[in-house]
Amino acid sequence: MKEGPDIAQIGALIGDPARANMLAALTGGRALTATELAGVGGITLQTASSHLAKLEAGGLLAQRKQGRHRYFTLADEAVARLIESMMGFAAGRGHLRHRPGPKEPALRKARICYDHLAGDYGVRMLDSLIASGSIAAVGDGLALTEKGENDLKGIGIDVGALKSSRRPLCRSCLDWSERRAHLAGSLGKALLSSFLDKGWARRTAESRSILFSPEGDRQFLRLFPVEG
Amino acid sequence: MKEGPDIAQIGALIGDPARANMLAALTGGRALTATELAGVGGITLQTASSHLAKLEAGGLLAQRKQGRHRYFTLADEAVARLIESMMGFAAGRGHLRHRPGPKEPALRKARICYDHLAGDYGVRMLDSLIASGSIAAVGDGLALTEKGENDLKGIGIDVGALKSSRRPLCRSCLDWSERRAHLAGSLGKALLSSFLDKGWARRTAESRSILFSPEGDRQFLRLFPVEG
DNA sequence: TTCATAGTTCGATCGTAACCGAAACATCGC
DNA sequence: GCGATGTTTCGGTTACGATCGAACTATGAA
Repeated sequence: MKEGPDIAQIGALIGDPARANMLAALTGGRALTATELAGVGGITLQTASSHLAKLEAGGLLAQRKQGRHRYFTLADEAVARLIESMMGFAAGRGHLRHRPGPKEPALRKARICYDHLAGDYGVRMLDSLIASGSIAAVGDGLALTEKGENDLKGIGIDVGALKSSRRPLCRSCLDWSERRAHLAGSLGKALLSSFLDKGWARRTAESRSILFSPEGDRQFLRLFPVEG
Repeated sequence: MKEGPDIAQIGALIGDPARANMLAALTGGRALTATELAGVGGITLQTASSHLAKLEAGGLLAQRKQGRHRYFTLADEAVARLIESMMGFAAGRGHLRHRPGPKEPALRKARICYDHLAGDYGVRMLDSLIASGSIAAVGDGLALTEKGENDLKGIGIDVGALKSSRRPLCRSCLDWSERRAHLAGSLGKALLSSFLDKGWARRTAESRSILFSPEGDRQFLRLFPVEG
């Protein structure tokens, strides 16, 4: 009766609370050191080291040594998608550690999800792009329209270059705090990058939240209006 | 630092080999008894009972008691999607228990995936529907075209009724054996049901494989041609 | 009623994995 | 070279959970 892929192995890898916390933290897209990850896992450095070795052996993490630090990241986007999808699932069942109250308002307003914008602002951006006809929602998926391609060129996104990569251009990502879709894929990444480059927003040191400057906030809301 | 949904809990639930085997077996869509599940898990009934209780408490399983049997199924489609997505992920990393050789040829040709057709035939059906313009592939997602709606009515699928349900009509499902997409969603389910109703194919007793009759095979291949 | 089958609960055993202290190893700045 | 910081390895403890035998409950059949 044993057939098919071995999901128990990766389930067990994710199943330890300390490891799950580390993976969730790395969903922030930023590379973190072993010491930092020990912090988020609530364990000592030695224990963290052993966990990280297991995660790496299981193919979930990649590490890059740089000087006397060791930076860990998720192995690739597939891992990020897996983690996010499990978060979505868990959130749907009410397996929450904190009730989704108004805590951490900055995190709910705008945060990074691997490499693109999530939270309130992420949802707003996608809604606005769909309303303006820049992105078409068909079934589960998303597609950039010609209008969208032109509009995005206007704000400095080189869509041609993104198209040539083999990573999907548009992807919808369901996030746990909003329970609504926001824009992932290379286009989602490019948009967030452009906001950061323009100085409209910046990442915070120790959290997944994205802080918009007053000016950036104004520009963002102007660029992605929503009716109502 | 503790924020967001608790993925460790469900990871741990899936992380035990016996439980993972049970869940994988239930991906077949058929309700199984505790004794049958003990069999696929390779454990005694007592142990299985304890595992099943945990899975139910975790919201992954639902049970229906019927006479002196207790039938277990996956709690809902979301669970099925989660398991399949983990299988897809694991398969992509080569975490296979069996090398994907030509073993179990019937399983690779046609099998059930929760409630729709997967395997070689599942992939062929979706390819053919796309090639004939019945279904449009846009980005990640799938959408039924007007032509497709008419064509399907011709073979006895009541698309109108499906549309009114809140379950998505078309969904693409990536399966581990082919590594290619096949058709899920209520339409995928309806198509498989119609094949079974027409007597073109039948489910086997103890496996996920679907057996086509010689006549059913002929009809299926005629209905869903592929060039090449 | 009695027997057989299906399943759960209890209790005890056992193995494994998480954990941390201490020490070793590596890299940087001086 | 030296000490300081970051990380891994080793050894030993501990705790949890998977496992199964045995007893118990529930349903159906004779």
